[in-house]
Amino acid sequence: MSMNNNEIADIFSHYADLLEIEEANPFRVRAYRNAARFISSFPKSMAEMLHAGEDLDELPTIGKDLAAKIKTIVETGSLPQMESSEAKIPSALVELLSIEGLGPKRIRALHRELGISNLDDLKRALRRKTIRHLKGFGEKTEHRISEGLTKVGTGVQRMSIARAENIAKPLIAYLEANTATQRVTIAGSYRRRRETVGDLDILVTAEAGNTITDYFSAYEDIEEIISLGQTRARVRLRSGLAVDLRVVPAASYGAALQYLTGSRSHSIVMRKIAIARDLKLNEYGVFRGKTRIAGHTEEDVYAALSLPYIEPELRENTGELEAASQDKLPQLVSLNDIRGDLHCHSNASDGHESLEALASAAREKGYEYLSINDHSQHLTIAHGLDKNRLLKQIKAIDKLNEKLDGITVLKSIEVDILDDGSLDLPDAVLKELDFTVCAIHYKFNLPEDKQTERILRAMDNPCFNILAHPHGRLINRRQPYRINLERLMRGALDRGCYLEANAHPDRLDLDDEGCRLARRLGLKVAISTDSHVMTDLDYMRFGIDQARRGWLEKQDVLNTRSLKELRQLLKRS
DNA sequence: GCCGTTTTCGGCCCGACTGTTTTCAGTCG
Repeated sequence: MSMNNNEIADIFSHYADLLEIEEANPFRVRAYRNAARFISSFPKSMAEMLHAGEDLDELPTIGKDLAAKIKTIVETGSLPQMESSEAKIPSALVELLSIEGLGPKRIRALHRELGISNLDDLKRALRRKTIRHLKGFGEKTEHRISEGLTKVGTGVQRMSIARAENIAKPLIAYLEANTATQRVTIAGSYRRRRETVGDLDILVTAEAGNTITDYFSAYEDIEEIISLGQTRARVRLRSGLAVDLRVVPAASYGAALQYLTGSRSHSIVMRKIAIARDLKLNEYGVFRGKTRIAGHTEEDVYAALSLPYIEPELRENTGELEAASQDKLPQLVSLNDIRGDLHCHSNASDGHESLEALASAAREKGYEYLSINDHSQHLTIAHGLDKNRLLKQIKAIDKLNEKLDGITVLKSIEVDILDDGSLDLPDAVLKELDFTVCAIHYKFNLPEDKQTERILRAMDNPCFNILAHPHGRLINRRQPYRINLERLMRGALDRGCYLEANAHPDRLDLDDEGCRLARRLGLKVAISTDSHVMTDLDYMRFGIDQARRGWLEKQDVLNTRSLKELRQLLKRS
């Protein structure tokens, strides 16, 4: 029985739902949820750890009891305690938890009083209007459940951060236009720069007595007002994106921003640290007794807990608080550190710009170099270059470099990795280039070991330099192909190759965790835009976001180097 | 069920909004 971490986490999560409906000790429920969250984000396979005889109860959120339960799950594929719970309460009740406004208490009441066991029972009760007569329920609650029911299963998926930016921009301008508004900041996963966002958390500072939430609720793009109070409002926009607005006085700006930026688990640990110091942390400040001792800025808040400022991209409770307390936080790479772009398409293949136009755009960005990486012949749909056209492009770039000032155009290609791991053009012509970027563009469905070996064989070719978009995923559109990333990274290290962190907001591949693994292994990455039109060059910042989330420092990134150093690093010995 | 910079027992993050109440429970983030 091979169980992966997500499957174990799903079982704990489902069991937590059941326990909640059974009205078990809420802290016990939380223990299962915490463990589920931890397990699903834990990089090592629990099953393999058990196999290797490692102790799981050393891990956070996992004690002796849960360690034993994980063992049972891995060995048998299920959990006997959960099965006996399922025998007591209809498991379809768990589905009702996904209805907005229905929690365990109300579900239990519906089951006990009206015999409702599943979605169909609930629909019938709504038609008969019997729910409104239950104690604690009323007409409005009944209506809310009915509304919630129509939305089940239609939950919008998380939105790419680039799209969320476009939606946020006019909303921020609208909020700033109110004369009572002092300061507007987007917090949440948007500020932590996650690759996708589930909703927008917006913080506004204003004097007491303001009417900002009312003003916000009149924004033209709102589809539905979910809740509306004096200091907080929640709405859904027509795009499906939910927006939470919080209004606090300026004296609480830092504490509110810290709280709203999260992540949830980072914030929870912060509050625990406060408690351990006899302090209280909430969105209004850090308090000793009733006295606020910090809150104006986030720096104040962290300092009040004797911690250095932690960059939002690191706030995932994956070691940043420990690193902060030991003064070992990374100096994160920033957009200013970037000296060139190592993946750009011209109009020779499927790009839209001339060599000259790309070169001058890169120079305007202050870059020292930019490479041209058109597709190779196998990718006919993109008008990929054959040997002769590539040789012609090489000459054209040489000629262009002679007259260019302040920027060097590097000769490169995005060459296809073929079925057998060979490269799509002869070595003789690849050797004429400054370096190569190599990519998988077909046969995505190979098993993990076959795909990994295909790429490792390609790396054996001394002309191979950088592996483009290592997973080939398209966010919300195409699943990553199956590879053993750590094996590929170790293979790249052995051979003097590198991996790309593709900065296109639909790719972000390597993702944050991939970047972090590279850093742990000591492998440098190239942050590249994969530009096809001029404005794509600005995607660099999305790549930087994920690199920062992956704890990368300037020295971990290839294209923070001078051209001279870069050439040295790309040389394969 | 987890966990320990007062603790191996007794805590467990904390506050806003809504609806059904008339002081609060439930839900959510």
